[in-house]
Amino acid sequence: MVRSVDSPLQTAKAWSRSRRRKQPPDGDARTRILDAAEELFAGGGYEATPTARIAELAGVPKGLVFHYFPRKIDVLISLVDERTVVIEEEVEAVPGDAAGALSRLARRLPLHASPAMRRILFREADTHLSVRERLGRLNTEIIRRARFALELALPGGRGDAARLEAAAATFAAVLLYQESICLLTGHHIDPDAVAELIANALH
Amino acid sequence: MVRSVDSPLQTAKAWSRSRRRKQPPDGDARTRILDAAEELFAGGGYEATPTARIAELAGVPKGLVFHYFPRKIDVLISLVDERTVVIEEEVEAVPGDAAGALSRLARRLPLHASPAMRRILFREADTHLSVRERLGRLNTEIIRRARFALELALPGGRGDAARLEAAAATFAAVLLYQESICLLTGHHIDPDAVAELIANALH
Amino acid sequence: MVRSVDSPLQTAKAWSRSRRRKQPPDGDARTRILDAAEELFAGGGYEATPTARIAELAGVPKGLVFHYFPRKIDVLISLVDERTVVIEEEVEAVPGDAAGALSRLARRLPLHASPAMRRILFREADTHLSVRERLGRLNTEIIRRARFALELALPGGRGDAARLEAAAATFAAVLLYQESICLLTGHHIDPDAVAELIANALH
Amino acid sequence: MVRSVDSPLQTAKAWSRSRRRKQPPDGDARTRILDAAEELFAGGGYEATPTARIAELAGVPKGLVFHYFPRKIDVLISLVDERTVVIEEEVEAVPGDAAGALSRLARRLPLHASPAMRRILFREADTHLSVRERLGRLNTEIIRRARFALELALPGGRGDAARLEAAAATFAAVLLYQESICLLTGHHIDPDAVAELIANALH
DNA sequence: TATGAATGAGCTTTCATTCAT
DNA sequence: AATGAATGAAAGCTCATTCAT
Repeated sequence: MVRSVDSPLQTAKAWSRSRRRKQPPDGDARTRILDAAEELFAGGGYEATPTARIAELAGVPKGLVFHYFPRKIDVLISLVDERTVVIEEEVEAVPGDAAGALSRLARRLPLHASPAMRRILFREADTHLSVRERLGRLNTEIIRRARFALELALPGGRGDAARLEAAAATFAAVLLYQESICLLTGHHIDPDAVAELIANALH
Repeated sequence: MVRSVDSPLQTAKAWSRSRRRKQPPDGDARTRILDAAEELFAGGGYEATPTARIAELAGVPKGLVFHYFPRKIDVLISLVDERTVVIEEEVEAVPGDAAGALSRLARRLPLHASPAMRRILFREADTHLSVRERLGRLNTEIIRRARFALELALPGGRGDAARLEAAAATFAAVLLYQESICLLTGHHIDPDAVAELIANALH
Repeated sequence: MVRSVDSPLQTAKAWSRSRRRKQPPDGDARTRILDAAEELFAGGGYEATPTARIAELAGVPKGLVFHYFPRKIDVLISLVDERTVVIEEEVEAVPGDAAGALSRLARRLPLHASPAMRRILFREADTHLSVRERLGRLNTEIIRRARFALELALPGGRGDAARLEAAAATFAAVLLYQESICLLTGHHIDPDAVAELIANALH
Repeated sequence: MVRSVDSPLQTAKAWSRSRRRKQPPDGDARTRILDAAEELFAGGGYEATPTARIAELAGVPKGLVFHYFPRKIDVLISLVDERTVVIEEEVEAVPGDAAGALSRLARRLPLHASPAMRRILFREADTHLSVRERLGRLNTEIIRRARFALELALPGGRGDAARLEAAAATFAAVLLYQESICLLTGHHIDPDAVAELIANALH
């Protein structure tokens, strides 16, 4: 296994550290508003978060929120637009090592987003189309990559298409809801173990 | 695999049909309020549902909602208390057929709840402790059963404990979030295929 | 000073003891409702006391309150009607001892009412005519008796009418608001001392 | 006795006239809200006054009341905080004329407050701590001044401490509840007559 | 760009009162 | 007489949004 300094999934701390380096310490008003909204939406949910509290946490006057984001929903939309990126690119895969490929996928989700943004993505997907769409793209991309990794790793006709699809979808489900499950039920899942399990299943 | 008369998961229609038989067509006011809340909470979420709309849909005056449920949150709590039951009982398992046992588990979740209540359970778990606790119990129970089924099916020292745990947790994750994933991303997962996959993985 | 078993003003405890003797231990529903209302009105005020809490404290169903008292205000009116009696009778006075006569008046207010009812009488007088009227009668009666006592005690033309009137009114004010002042400001006033003071003033 | 330009107690009209001079005719919204609340609380009592009526009388939208005063009770608290001042300062006293000193005290209560605010202070003291505390301070201050005036006026060991205390407390009681008694029972008390009475009593 | 007062619709909740049983 | 479900007007309060400065 490739030595990895990072823990399998970037922690909240690591994330904010990496962003701090690129941004001015305080950020401009707009950034601070989005920062505040990110924290509050992740914590209590979009509906339960008044714009006034966003402004308060951001340290800006209430009116300024509506200067940058005409409607409250625009804060959420901008957050998802600007702070979650589904990376839909071709990946090079090493043939032969399915488990390793899946593990690598787990460690580097094709999603550029903070843990808070991941919560928001999952939690608000029900009610807001643009969020749902982004989540759908992420799911599709994970499945695509998992399928690709498994196809490459497993020579030829061995695994039939249906099984491969189920394996990829299962892995995607685990990756997507791993954090939620942990947060909600306290039950940790080790993606590496699942990767190995699934690779095994297709032999 | 045994052909099943039931569809893998009971549909919303089947559920309400089965309950209708046992209850008077209209039900008393309290029941109608809970019915309405179930529908609306599942549809738009707890926060976005005004009590007035619950009353309206239930065909009762606004005040009556608060006669039965002093606070709005009590409607949700009662709903979860009374309409979701996690079945925590011993199950007999047939040795040898891991995939079949998992499939059966998928077909009969140890949860007595309508599809709407399942949505509510998953969606509102973030914000309300009692809901989260119920979801946690469900997750634990599914894992327990899945582990039991796999242990029994797989003779002796073959699968080590960690792999077995990962397999059980993976299956639970898929079962729990299958409906959500489908609803949110449009991606169907066939629990039977996952069952077979996982059983395979442990050989 | 005449030996007195009673403390200058009957305390709350003494009052309820004396009433208990005359009434069945629990009382009928109507009585229990009035008991509860007396306690609650004295504690939090009429406006701030919901009828539901009266019923609850009385241990009767909510509907029964309205069976006996068609409107909420009727509870207050009945309370004042039945549980405060201004004793408007002739009193024999001993000539010569003005201070003693006033002290006796202080010790036996021409008012038959529990401490709680006295609070209610003073507190709700602003807003409810029937209460105000009762309080007015009490004030008038105290002044009448004080004037009578002072007239008798003080021979002839010595004190002019105006001074006598002021003395009587002052004594009435002290008696009426003594409890309130104590409750609100924590400042105790000794009616006996005031009696002596006023008697002195007219010599 | 010095003829006084002021009437013994400032009337409501005189009060508002004197304030009008210093303030713009309409005042800002917050002021108008407090003005309206002052009038309504004095008239019908705090509990019986809906915030909507305050807004209506103030000519501002309902929401603005809560912009300035997050809770209804904050209107009352602000009113008492800002519009009643207990003047706790040293007073110069002229030796020898006890009655005059008390009369002067009656004419200039150590309280800066409109007649309406005085009603509120006395009426709402029961239920709200901050109001009660203010009333307590006023009572203490009146007693302190009355005692001071009497001590100075009466040479040496003549009046013992207890009698002096009773006299001061009596005078305070009369001053405090004079208006209430008049309003409730229709019985006027002339503070000047009481002042003379009490001064007399200590000779 | 920045500010916070202003606005009013709509929310949860309270409550006196009615009424069928 | 006794009961508690039913009713709806009105209360306190929230909040997204507007707007003058």
